Amino acid sequence: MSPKPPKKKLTVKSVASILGVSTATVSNAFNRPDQLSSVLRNKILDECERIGYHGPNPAARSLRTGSTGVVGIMLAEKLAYNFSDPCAIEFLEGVSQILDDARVNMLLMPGREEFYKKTSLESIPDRYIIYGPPKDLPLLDRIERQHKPIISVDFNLENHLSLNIDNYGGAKAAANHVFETTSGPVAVIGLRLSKDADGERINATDLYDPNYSISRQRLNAYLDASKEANRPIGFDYIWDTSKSSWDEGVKAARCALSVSPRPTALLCMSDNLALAALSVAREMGLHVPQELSIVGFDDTPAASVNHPEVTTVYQPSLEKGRLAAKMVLNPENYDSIVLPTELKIRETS
Amino acid sequence: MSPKPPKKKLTVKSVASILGVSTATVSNAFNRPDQLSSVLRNKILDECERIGYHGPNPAARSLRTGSTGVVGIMLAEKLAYNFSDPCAIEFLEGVSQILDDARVNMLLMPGREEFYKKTSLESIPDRYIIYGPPKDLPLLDRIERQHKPIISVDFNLENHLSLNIDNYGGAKAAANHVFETTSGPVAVIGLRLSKDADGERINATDLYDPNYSISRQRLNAYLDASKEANRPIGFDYIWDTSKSSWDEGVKAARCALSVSPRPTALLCMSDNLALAALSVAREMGLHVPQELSIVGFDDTPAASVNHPEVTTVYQPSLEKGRLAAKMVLNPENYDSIVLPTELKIRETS
DNA sequence: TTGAAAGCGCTACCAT
DNA sequence: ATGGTAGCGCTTTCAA
Repeated sequence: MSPKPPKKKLTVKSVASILGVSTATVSNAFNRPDQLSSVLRNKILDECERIGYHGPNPAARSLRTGSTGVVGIMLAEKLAYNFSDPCAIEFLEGVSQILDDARVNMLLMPGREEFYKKTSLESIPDRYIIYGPPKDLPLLDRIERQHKPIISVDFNLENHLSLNIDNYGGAKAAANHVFETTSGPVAVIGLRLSKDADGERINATDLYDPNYSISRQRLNAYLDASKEANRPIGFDYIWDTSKSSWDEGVKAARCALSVSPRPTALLCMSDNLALAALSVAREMGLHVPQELSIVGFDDTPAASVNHPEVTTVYQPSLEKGRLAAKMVLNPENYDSIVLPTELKIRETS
Repeated sequence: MSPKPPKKKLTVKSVASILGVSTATVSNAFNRPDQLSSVLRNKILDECERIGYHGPNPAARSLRTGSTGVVGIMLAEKLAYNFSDPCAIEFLEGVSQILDDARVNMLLMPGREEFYKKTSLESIPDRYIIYGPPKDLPLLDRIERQHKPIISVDFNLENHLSLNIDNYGGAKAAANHVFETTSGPVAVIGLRLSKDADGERINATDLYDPNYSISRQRLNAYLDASKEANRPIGFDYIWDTSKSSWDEGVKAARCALSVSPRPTALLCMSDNLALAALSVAREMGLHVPQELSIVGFDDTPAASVNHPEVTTVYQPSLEKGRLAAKMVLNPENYDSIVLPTELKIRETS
């Protein structure tokens, strides 16, 4: 085997005996500065550093105290999925800004039970941020039964604080704008409107519940605006994608722009989808915005860095993350929150 | 206080007594299927589910077994920084693809000791992936002393497996290409070439060590190519940034393009920097690539989605993440690896 | 300010 | 196939 240094294992006990003090004193030096003189405390800390004892074993500590100092961030699906979603990234960045500063650790957790079999991961955190409606209800149930603080983000969870953005308002503003500035048919490129989205037209029967799905809230806003404008959007002008990727966006946009009569505006439920649609328009030789308006959602950096800059609905993803972290650390200081969204009219509409 | 269900606390012990079996049997049901009949095992598992016992307490388990089933991903600096770097994101996505499938949890850890004071976070993982050279050597030291498997990524760590990409080769190809296709001065927009990069010209004295810094490897390749082409790049044509952000890129590019004689090519050490430079060129009315060639590094999605598409050096970030995860799970099956890079000539050169 | 000791929940050894 | 049980490293109470 690998040659390990034959050093004795370091524990409070062995350290205490090396330093000639009691285990309680060593423990207090690390955990309760007020329980001993600062002279002694510093001496102990220095000595520990010197001999290579870097503080109490976390497992033992948390077994003893019953808490871990970890905030769980429960994401939808696999972690990998979230790392490819700019909004999730910004949200996580915001969360980590606050948690880093509070010296609290964040544990990213996939939203599917099958990942938990081995480790009971879900019982590690002391508090939870749940980002997006989990697909796995039994797992959610298990977490709720632990009676730890929970913040739900982008959906509502009974008896817990929630943090949402104004999806309806933002989408309504986008749709109103499009109905004012174009005169032809308007199509929708949706995102996870139903469980089996695949880049095809939607099927009215199996859409998600609007109380649970931000996409449905956005769709409802589009639809309401279309009624008010007296230019109803038929279901044959609504497409659905399962994720906000370039490929899915291209596929859906190609379909949507092949319909006759061709839409003169595309309401896309994310910037990635809008960007993909833009590229399809270019490849089809359509002039944007003269022949085709394209509107996104989220206002990710890519939207404004692009040329032409994409008209979209801003949502404060970073601030959302920061707020979620603050809320989960101090739930008693907060009520549920709905953050505003804002239409950003730029060059694609 | 909140009204909690007055349920007795569930432990192996209480569960065992409820079910009328021994604690060992309950434990075995969860951990060692081969130690009992599958009939009994299933009965126990079902019953546990029913009464709400969701498996052994992880703290107690890991105190007992001495392992946690967690892989630590040690990142440079704060977590937040990494969430804004497309390469880091792709890398993490790759890591999580493998770790998710292996049902192993990943713990993202900031690379600065100050975040560890409270929790001794660094002793939780069983194995480590260290992504990029840590700024905090004492912390690294503490991790190494734990004698757990470590994979170093994008730098070398003595006595441990490392995973690198061919920075020199990729940068050399990029520079050769630029010297072949342009005839004026060539400038460099570097990334973290020295500790106190701030968007200004570099100061030859305090550059990082090439063995430790991928940027220095790239710079050396640029410089070697320039010598071979007999068109040396002076230090007054080399700029440095502290991070791969739009703002820093814009700042550095504005400086670099104001020099007289103006560069006819910009070798940028990331795609973000190249994209920012592109926007500065546009704002200055410079035609790309006729009057100015711009080359990036990394080949992130943004590079090829952009119009014009950015000439850059591809590095397999996703595959790098997947490999790092595989290596850390099975170090005995691997040697240190250098992944190839590849020049992608597109529209900005 | 210190020392002794109980016990957090679990696993794995040994015995049956 | 199952049961009894020591002890993982720690914190905290109590008494000195």
